[in-house]
Amino acid sequence: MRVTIADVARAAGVSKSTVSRVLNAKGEVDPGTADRVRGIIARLGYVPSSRAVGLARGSTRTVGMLAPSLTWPWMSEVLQGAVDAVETAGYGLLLFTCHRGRESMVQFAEQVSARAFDGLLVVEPEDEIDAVVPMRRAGLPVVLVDDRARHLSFPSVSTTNDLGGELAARHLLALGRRAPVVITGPPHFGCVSERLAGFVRALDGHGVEHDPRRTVEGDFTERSGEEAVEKFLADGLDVDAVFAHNDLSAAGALRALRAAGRRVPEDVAVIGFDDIPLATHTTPPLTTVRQPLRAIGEAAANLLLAHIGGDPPTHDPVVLPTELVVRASAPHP
Amino acid sequence: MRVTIADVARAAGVSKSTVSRVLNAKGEVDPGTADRVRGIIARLGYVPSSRAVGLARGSTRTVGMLAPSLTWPWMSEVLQGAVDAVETAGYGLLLFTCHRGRESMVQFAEQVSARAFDGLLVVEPEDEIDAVVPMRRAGLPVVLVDDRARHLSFPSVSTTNDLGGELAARHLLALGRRAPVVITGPPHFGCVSERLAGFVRALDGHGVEHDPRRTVEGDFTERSGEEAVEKFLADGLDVDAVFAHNDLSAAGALRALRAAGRRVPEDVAVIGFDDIPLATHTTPPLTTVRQPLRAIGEAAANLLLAHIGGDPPTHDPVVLPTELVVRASAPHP
DNA sequence: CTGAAAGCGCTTACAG
DNA sequence: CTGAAAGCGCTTACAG
Repeated sequence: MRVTIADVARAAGVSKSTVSRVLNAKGEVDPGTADRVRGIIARLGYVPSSRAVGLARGSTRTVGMLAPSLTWPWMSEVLQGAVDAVETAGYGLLLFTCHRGRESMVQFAEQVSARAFDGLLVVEPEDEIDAVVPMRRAGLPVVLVDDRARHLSFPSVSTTNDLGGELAARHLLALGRRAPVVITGPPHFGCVSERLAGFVRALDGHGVEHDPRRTVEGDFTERSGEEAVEKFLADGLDVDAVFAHNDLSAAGALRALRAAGRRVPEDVAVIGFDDIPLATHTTPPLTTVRQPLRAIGEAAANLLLAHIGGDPPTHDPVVLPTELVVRASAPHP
Repeated sequence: MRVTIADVARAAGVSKSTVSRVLNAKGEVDPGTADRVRGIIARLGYVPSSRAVGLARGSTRTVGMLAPSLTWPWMSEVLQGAVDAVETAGYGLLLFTCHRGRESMVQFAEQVSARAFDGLLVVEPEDEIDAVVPMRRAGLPVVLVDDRARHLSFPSVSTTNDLGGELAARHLLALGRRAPVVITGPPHFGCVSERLAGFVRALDGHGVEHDPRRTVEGDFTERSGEEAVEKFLADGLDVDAVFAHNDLSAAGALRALRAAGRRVPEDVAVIGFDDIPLATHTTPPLTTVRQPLRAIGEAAANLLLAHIGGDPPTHDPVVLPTELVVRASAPHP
């Protein structure tokens, strides 16, 4: 059998209470006794059972993380950041995805009700947010990685999407481009409207008007980037630049431009968003607005940990900076 | 306060034992009583506390997964496969990485001792395997995603690496290439020696001898692929094909070949290994030996779950098939 | 078919 | 500074 607190107590000739006290550095313990107990603990290789501690203390030292899917190229970095922060705090990370649809959410909800973790990190929820709202109301600490979060009054972390759009526009303007088109993501994402707003505002500031027909709604896939470019060209628009709301659709745009015989960046400059590993491998390599993905995961986890630790939830989102990474698809002026 | 089994028992006018029986479908319960209890459970929205169940039952319905890092491009798929399988079985997945070095492993070991999960999935361990061996000996069910596992007598899942090497060689031979070079990964990986062996054997079978100088050791990074090609060229070897042991180093090889003015595939055909998303985006797109990453994660999780469920551990590795995916870097003959 | 009681392995007032 | 006892919320023999 594994060694329990009772074994330690017996071997040390003290009560379980005392062992517990030295374990948790709680209450006064005679220094001598404490040392002796610590010795026994080390000798026996005793480690408290997390199940028992959890039950007695009413907490699990575990956080949950709910993500739509792990296969989006930016997820790994966010997840790694979260895992690092959570582990550093001595917590565990329980990972869930909504990858199998409705059934996933049902099982996830069970885990929540079963109090399997002390707090929850939710990444870019879509419909799942409807399930998360009541969990929060029921007292579960929740932090969102999402740009719509402020409207939902959840603590959250996001990035300067607005500024990112502005950076893209300024760069294209500096390159002398006056006929840019935009490929957005699904419009219900907060990041989408922000990126667009920043972009259009910067154009405006330079006297370049942005005709709404020069914006097409994509869905963040490569295919949607291709289709958008095909549509722009079929519509007969003159196009000397593309601002895509993520790198995947920018890669699709590059592909479609090449297929149409347009040279990048000579004829058309292209800027993406995210800076995923792929961005260095497209032809030509992609200029993009970098999001600090790792830092986003870390910040979200730390925010949640603080919340669990008793800090009152902040409703102001933690906003991390985006920055322009210049590569060949839209080179330096 | 949250509703407990005692609340349900009281409301139903039965004992906690009976509620527990209907909950777990264990032992005989009068159908009428069972129905009544189920009604109460639904009405009260009762869900058993996973902590309490775990303590009483001695298990957690949680599995651990230990990965070196999440940022290798193939990890996401393996992880997604594992999460899907684990969730489907009603288990949770506790994720750990060795990303922060020694400290990570110490904390991880604590979690193991604390019995935070019922079984462990380990992906491509390097030194960490030394820490895992005693855990297994202490009774923890462990499954490895690793090609060396058979030597360690761990249950494991791997792929037909040997055949993959053979497929690559046959394809290059069919393209008329007789002067291939190989960029391997670190030699302590089982997959590396297998891929090389299969490749060399197929060449041999066609009367093409493989000079050892035509193999260079890489480390699976893009940079190492570049350096390997630079070395081959500097050595004055004639090269009409490259077989890289993963897609990242193949991408590096493509880059170095272009820099050296060699045309791909006309002058040099290139084949990678893995089929990560990047493979479709290199210039030209990469022919590669596909590994069924998602299926690997699923198979490993299911093997572990069966093991936890009491099935005796199988020491024969579960071997999944690799297949050649032909793209422009080494087109159809 | 059902209940009372002990036990899982801790923590935490409460006394002393 | 320390221990006995109750409690966290379940499961599981043991009786009946």
